[in-house]
Amino acid sequence: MSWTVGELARLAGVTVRTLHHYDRIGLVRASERTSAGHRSYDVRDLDRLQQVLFYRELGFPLDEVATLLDDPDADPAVHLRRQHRLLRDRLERTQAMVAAVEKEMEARQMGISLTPEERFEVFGDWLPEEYAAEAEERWGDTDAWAQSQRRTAAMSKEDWLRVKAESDDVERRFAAALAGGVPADSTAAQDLAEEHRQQISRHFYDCSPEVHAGLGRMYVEDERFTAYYERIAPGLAQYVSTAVQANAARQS
Amino acid sequence: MSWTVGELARLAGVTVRTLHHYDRIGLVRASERTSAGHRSYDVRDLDRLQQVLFYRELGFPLDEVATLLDDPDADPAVHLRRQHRLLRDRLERTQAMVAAVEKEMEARQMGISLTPEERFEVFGDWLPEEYAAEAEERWGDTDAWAQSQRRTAAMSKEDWLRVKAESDDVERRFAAALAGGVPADSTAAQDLAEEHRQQISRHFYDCSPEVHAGLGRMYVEDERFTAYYERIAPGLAQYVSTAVQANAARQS
DNA sequence: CAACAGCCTGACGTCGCGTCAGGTGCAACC
DNA sequence: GGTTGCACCTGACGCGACGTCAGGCTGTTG
Repeated sequence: MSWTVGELARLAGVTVRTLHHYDRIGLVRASERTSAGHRSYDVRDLDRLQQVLFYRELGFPLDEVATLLDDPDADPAVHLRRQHRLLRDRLERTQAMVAAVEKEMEARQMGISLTPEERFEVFGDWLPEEYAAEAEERWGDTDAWAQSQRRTAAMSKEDWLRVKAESDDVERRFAAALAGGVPADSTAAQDLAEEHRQQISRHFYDCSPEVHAGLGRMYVEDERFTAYYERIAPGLAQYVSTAVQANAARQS
Repeated sequence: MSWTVGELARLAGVTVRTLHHYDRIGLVRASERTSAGHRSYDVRDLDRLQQVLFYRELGFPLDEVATLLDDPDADPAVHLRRQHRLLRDRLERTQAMVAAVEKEMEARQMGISLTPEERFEVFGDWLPEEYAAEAEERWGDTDAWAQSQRRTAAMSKEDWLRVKAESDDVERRFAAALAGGVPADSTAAQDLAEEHRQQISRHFYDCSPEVHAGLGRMYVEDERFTAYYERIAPGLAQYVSTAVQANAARQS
């Protein structure tokens, strides 16, 4: 499967000119040309473009996006974790701005006026989100961060099997509980769900109970996730979903 | 009170160059000059700058910001409502992006790969947020929106007194309930709180129970809001706060 | 075979500033 | 009284990330 510029532009919601630009500066190159000299994008180019758009939306200049994506130590999981963190930062900031607007609305209604410092507070210490995050990365827990990055990058070779075995184990125990008639909302099943959540947190990304509950819903709503679990044992998707959500509920 | 460029720049978290630029293009003009030709900003200039920064952060080009702020029909309340709506749009979008990243993380973990459409979904229909919102404004319920805008703009003269009387009324009834020993979490007090919430929604902005609960907390946490209520009757700030939060809780 | 849709490559324009360069006003210190 | 230093001033050019033509090349469809 391959795509022309126009197709890709429509798919990704950008203009053809943008794709030309990215090609020219080497950010997202079309991996082939037709005999007529037309650009032809393959699936890896799509991957790359998606990453670029993500970082762009988060406010990164294109040359920094390039260095991020061309870092040989950064596999896809690293990018996903970073994007996740950046997005949560943005969520926080937006919520702060919503709160500021609501405060000002209420103040106006009462005829109170806020101090200038207060009104600019939400803009104040705000280094553009990515730099704050990057700074944290570089200077925060530099070695720890670097190590974890290396570990995950290196993992995909040897330790990946261990991680995979670990999650297989939980999945088998889920299946056994299902077969043994253990109710999905029982304490035992919820404990398994909790183990599942902590596994994700350890190996992949910080998975809060709420996030985990979202995943649980997805297991039954998205047929491909459903199929994944159904291949292990019939009824397992619904079972895991229920257990995960019950576990999330008891934690709040 | 007045400010120099440097002071304002530090206060607002922008560069001096930016203020020069905004002055040059007439977006935020310093309302005075000192004898030496130095810019001198007064409090109305700060107001204006804050509005500009808000709209800028939300992605508006500066010339559109200018037309928005120079619209004679748009009083501060109109801007606050619009900013509130735009921010909530951004929150939704960011949450969607978080969900997309989490979905992809989960998919990778299971060895599932998402379809290209799915992966660009979150970018896809995305006209920059402000245009979507503006379009909704212009074509959604055009007349209704325009009417409500006019109403609030015109309001500040004559109907304002009616609105003010309405909220004074609720406040007096709150004070009476407090004096009469009616518990703050009683049904009667909660009904008053609900009336308060609906008043805000009618006259100012869409105030959900959760938003209202936030306001309630603010009544006791911010001393100026506390003072507002305490001037009506001692203990009223805490009383209203409790009632508002109890009302929010019973609605969920 | 003509018309049209979609592709190509320059090349210049735009927006929102960043970044000098060269000069002024004023307080503080030598 | 000089000068040092700081914060301000006004041009003027530069830049990133494209938008917007202009002029020309394919390949398919009526």
